[in-house]
Amino acid sequence: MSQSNDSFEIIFPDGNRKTYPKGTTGYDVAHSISPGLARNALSITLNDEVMDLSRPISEGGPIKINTWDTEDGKMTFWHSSAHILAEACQELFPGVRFGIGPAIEQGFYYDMDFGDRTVTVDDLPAIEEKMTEIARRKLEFERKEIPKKEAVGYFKEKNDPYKLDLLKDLEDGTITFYTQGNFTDLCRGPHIPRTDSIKAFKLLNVAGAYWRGDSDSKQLTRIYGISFPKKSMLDDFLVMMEEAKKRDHKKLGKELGLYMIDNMIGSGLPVWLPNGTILRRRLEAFLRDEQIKRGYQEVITPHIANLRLYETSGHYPYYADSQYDPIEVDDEKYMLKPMNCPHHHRIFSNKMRSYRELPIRLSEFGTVYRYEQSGELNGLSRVRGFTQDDAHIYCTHDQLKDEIKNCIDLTQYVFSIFDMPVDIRLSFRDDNEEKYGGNLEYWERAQKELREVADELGLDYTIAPGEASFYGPKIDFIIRDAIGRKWQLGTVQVDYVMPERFELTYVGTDNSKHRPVIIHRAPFGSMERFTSILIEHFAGDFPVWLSPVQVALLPISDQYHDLAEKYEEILSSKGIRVKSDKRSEQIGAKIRDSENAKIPYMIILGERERESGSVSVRRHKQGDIGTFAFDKYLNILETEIREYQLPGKQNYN
RNA sequence: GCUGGUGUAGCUCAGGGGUAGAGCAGCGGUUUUGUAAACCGCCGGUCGUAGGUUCGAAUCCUAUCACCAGCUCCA
Repeated sequence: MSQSNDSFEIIFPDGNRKTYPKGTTGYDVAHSISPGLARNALSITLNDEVMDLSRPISEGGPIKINTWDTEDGKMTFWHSSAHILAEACQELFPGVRFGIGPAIEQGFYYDMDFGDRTVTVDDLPAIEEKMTEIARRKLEFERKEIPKKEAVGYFKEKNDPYKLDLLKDLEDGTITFYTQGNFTDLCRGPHIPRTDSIKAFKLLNVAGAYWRGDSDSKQLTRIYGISFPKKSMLDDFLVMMEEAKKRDHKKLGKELGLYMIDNMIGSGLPVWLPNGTILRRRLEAFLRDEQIKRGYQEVITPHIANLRLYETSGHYPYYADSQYDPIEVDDEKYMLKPMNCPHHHRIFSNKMRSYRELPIRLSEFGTVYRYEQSGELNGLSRVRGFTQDDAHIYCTHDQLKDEIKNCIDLTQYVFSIFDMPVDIRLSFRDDNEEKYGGNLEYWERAQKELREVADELGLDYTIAPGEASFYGPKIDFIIRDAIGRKWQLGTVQVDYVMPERFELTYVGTDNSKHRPVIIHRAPFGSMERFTSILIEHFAGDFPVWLSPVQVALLPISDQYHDLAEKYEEILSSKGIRVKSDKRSEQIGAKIRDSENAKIPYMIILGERERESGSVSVRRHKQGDIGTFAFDKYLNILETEIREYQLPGKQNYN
């Protein structure tokens, strides 16, 4: 039975090897390690293919046993959950037709056509209940290979046009069905062994989604959900959702008076209120100082420009759909600036440039206007008018790599200040020629250079084909916020196309003209979007250097207003943003209001402070931190601001 | 842009065919206070906008605008 040609060798992640007889299943392999592992196993990954536990293994190779704690395990778990969602809907809404139902990063969804019936969030609890009931039936997921003809026949009889559409693209011999209970689905798999390992479901949302993502085809109803092997995990997840909701920048932005959206001013055109303006100006000043240190020169360019500029750059009509229509003036067409780069290119061309000047680094907090689809607009994070922390570096080819390194270093430094971990992605082109400008040779060169730089810096990175911009490949910085969400922010792009289009030249050592290379880069990307992320990252509890109001002076009664005024004057003269609360309120109320306004420091002033000349200091979210000689407190405060310290990192001893 | 949901006072929300309500905020007064809400009083809305149905519309219908969740898109 255990002859060598009837067996296969499995390589475990720790390098151990073990031989099993043919016909051994993933479950058996897991069980041979430990019964506990077998109990918790959801699927296996063998030779990079994720497979059902129950499937007999026919060839050996590296294996991973996927439990809930692995990415593949979760995917299997959620995919199976999607099938249960489908079965529940089939029971509750006979006649429903099914699109696709995959696992996603956080849970799963199923796209369904409910015919004339409209399914709304109000229906979700009933579906959830049905799903739980189905899970408890302890149904097994059964895999079956089906000839194409039979598969087509099945869905014809079931009258399911979407599955038939999917079948069109599948080859005979590769088609599998999965069945649990009364639900059979066209599905590649894999699935978990039995439905009852799913202990908790939560349906999160209902949304429309086009069949195959094509806005010309029918819109299906997409139900999003998530599921867990333990009820307590669902509870934790729901707490997390609440936390994200509490941090919503639209809510906090309003409460803290950071920005407003006014429909008379215009949808998607955010207005920075005084508090928000302080925050944004601090961010800009922080970056500007850093850029000056690194040899950038700041410029300012107008908000509208002649259409010819964008025709030259190629942005128009490439992005015509997402630009505001040109305005006609004096028989010329002008357009709201959709990007800053062409302006900077003209600055470069403004005079003859020598190799001695290069690299030239032009930076601008440049406001641009793009016509985003109305359904896309969202608070500060997706708007129609926004300011980029843009810069363009014009350099020789020899300087390119060093300049890219500088950009990466700047970006990493910037995000380290906010305690945001950065992941790096190289966004390259794919085979779709129409998406890109410039010749292939330049592209390949640029992609090679980016990769070399990343390697030389020893960066961990992933490569994303098809994510490049139309004029060149880029390095994208994906940051993680305080609650683990990922955001694509900064970018560094190499551009060989624009120098050609704008015929940019510099005079080299050989006294002849050469083309510079351009690097486009923006650490924050958009001040608006970055601010929205920052609000949620800090939950509105900004570091002192960014806080609109840094110190609240709280006199205990109006007998101490003079003391508040004295400190207000001193602190203001030191550049500290300070406010005195001289209302006729009790100290508890003043504290409460300052806490709610998320002011980092509160100074309580009363008789004791008048006599001793010290200050009694309270830190937002921490409470009373003690009494300090005023000079000592001022020193703590100024250090905290100068060093861009994060909240909660102070030691007041 | 598409689908669904929502739009009532500065904010958070209740009311759901008979002609607007609470808390907070604001204002006036009283209180002069020691680490997260003092007390009393007052002001405040043509119920997103425009049509329609009706004796009568915040409420029902239509259109439109905005916002929210997705989809699609993203230099």
